[in-house]
Amino acid sequence: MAGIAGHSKNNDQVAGILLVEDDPSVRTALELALSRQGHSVTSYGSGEEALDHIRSRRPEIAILDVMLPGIDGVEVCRRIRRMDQLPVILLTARGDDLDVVVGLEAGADDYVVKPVEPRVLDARIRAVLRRAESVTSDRITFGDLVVDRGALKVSMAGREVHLTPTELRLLLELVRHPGQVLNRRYLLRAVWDHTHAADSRLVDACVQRVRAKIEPVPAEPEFIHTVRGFGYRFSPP
Amino acid sequence: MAGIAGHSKNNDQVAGILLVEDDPSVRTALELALSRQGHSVTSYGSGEEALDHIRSRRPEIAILDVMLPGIDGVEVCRRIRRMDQLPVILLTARGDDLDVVVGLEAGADDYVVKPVEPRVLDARIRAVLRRAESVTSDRITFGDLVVDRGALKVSMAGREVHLTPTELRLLLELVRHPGQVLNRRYLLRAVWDHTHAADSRLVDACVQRVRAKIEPVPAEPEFIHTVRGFGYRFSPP
DNA sequence: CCGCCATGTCATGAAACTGTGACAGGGCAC
DNA sequence: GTGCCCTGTCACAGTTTCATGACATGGCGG
Repeated sequence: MAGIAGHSKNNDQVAGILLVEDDPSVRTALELALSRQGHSVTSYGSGEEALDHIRSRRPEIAILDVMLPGIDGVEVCRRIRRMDQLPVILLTARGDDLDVVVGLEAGADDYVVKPVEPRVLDARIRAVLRRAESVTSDRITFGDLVVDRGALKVSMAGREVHLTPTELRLLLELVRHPGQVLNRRYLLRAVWDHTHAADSRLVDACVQRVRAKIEPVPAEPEFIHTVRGFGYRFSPP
Repeated sequence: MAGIAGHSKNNDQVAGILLVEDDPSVRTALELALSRQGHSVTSYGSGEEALDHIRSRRPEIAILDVMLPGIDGVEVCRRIRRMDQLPVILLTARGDDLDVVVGLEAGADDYVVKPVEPRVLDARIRAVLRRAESVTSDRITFGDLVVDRGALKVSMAGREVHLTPTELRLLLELVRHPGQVLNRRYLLRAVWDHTHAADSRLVDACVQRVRAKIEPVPAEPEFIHTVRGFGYRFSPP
């Protein structure tokens, strides 16, 4: 059963962080540090790319360097605010008071001065996410696939896909065990009731329907893999 | 942009700030500075007094010095978190990384190192309040829909709509979990008592009534969406 | 007491969803 | 290569679920 009304926010679950930083060395270092803290990070070197990413991939939080080529971080933040409640942390080398005020007025949730200890940044990310939790749902991202377990929404490459209740329960069950092979009997019990014949084509049919909706090329699945003779395995590309 | 630090925020309502700081001179200075920014401030020198104040006077935000006689700021923060969602900013002379992490883990929304420019503190207060607004404030706005939890009033496009008690409880319950799918069983428990059959159409009927009152086109709801097989989801347009 | 309003229940039609079975295609063992 | 078995595909009918409007009940104020 899906985590319907309960707040099953799983804090161990990786967060989708969008990092924007033009200095490659800082960028790599931060990406590494955040990954070590258990976050899943996607990074870009410019604001334009980042805005595209937000529209299509719906990260959980954006960390923006202020000094960027092209659109600067503060402006990216303003544009995010115009379309979204996405939490934003601004990151900068300059700790000028005026910069802080301008950044926060632009709608940022926090303003952090570099260099910053990874664990401090992590703590600040958590604080911001904790507060934003009611607007941000708990979702899991696998490449282009986003599964929102609170809103019961699934989207692929930015487009929301409509899954029927059974399809959704099946996908949620698969997603709950990434990398594991789940056999048909198990899936029958977990997604359907126990009143079904074990040799039914039910699971297969449902898997196909889900694939048709979330796989770019259903014939060559990237997410739901068939393990011949055993069952199915959900694993990110 | 005209004046640099000018207190040009004229259309903001004054916030009820609770300040806790044991050093009298710092306390007076901060109180004065915050008042100048248009906030209404109440201050105390100890955590015990502050906790009493919170229970009785319900401030909008608490600013706590970490080093306090008796219960320290971090502990005050923890106790606040145990009872509600009140936004907290910790203030300290020590900018030790570990302190920051501990403070934020205790549930603080921000952690500011003294000395701090009044306008920076003000900007941080505003940022925290902005983010917390959806959780703490009595009035929530979703596009044309305004739900006032304090006055128990709902208005749509400026016109007040009359909801009956049950309808109002239902809407409030939905609004309390924006974006989340709530199933019928949950709603039955939350809005009605548990004496109803789980398969009752009660929730459906009530949802329709609320839709008829708040949705411009009830047949194509903008706010209360049906999630077939699961329940209903309130989400802003 | 009467009437009004809020609330719960029910019937119905429409729409969406699901299970099923037959068949095609392809992998794997031999 | 051959045959077997596993899996993918599809359409359709039966079932489930939901919106809607009508109706019964019951509380409450006038």
